[in-house]
Amino acid sequence: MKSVAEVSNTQKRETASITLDLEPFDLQQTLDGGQAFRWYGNDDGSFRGILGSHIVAISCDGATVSAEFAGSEERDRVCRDMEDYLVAKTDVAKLRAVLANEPGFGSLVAEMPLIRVMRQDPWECLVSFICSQNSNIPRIKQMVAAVARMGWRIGAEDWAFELPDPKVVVDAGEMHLRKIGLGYRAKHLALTAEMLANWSNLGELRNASYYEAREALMGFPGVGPKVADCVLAYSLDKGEAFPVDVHVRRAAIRLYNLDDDVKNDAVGEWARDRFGEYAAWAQLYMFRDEINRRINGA
DNA sequence: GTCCAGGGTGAAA
DNA sequence: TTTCACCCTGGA
Repeated sequence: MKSVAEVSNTQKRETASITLDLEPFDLQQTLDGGQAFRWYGNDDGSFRGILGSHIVAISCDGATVSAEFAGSEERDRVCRDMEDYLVAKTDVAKLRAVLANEPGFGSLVAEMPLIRVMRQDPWECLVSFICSQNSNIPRIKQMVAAVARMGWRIGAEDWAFELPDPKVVVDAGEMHLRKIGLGYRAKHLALTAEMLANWSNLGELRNASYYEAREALMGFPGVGPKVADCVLAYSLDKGEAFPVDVHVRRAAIRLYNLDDDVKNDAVGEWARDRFGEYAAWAQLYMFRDEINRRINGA
């Protein structure tokens, strides 16, 4: 663990700037559109947030995406972590070929900067989506930040903390989690953290099949089909995961004439059949399409 | 100030 | 299989 002295030393380090090897994408919709909850927008369109134990600023000048962080000696590692986080190796051409002609959102895929599916830390992702139920993005961000505050401070901002390990959450206890605003989700997170404290590594589920990993995740309190699919899609490399929430459900019914009373699990199966390994990407776009309609008063 | 929906889950009917 | 309570915050 870092000592406080080491942390303050970190803040004085020189900043490094790196150019990321991926085409410009929609920073706002990707970083702050509901799949991750630890990025904060600046007035100039750039974002600041947490990547593991680093505060990173990410920006796009139209042609290139770049990231800045403190600690130039860790340049290579952060660059690698950042590209991994953004899944820079995704075959964008193939993705576009699969989704560009879909009704409703196809033109967004074809003509606009991409909304990317990212590859988050599984524990952070699990915490985030246990908090997400019956909540909205501002509130989820608030809850995740509150949990993070139990971890190590790595910067001056009120969100600049390294997310604590499950053990720390267990020691804090359900009552503390309630006090910091998680409501009835406090019980779910406390119990899940307890199970995880004795679990070797959530990331192992990346090696399991989609269905095996899904079943394992749903064994955690507070994790149903929707939360499991979010964690699978956004942190465990399961592109065939298709989280079905009320918005995506509406979009699927509207765009593809599914039955009004179709079961959510059936919507997921339908999506896997249609989109294959790009179901998770399609889900982000269908969610966005539905929200856009709502905003535009359609 | 009030009202309501908000990227569901778990328990009980 | 279906219904309902659950915490509480942001936005109308």
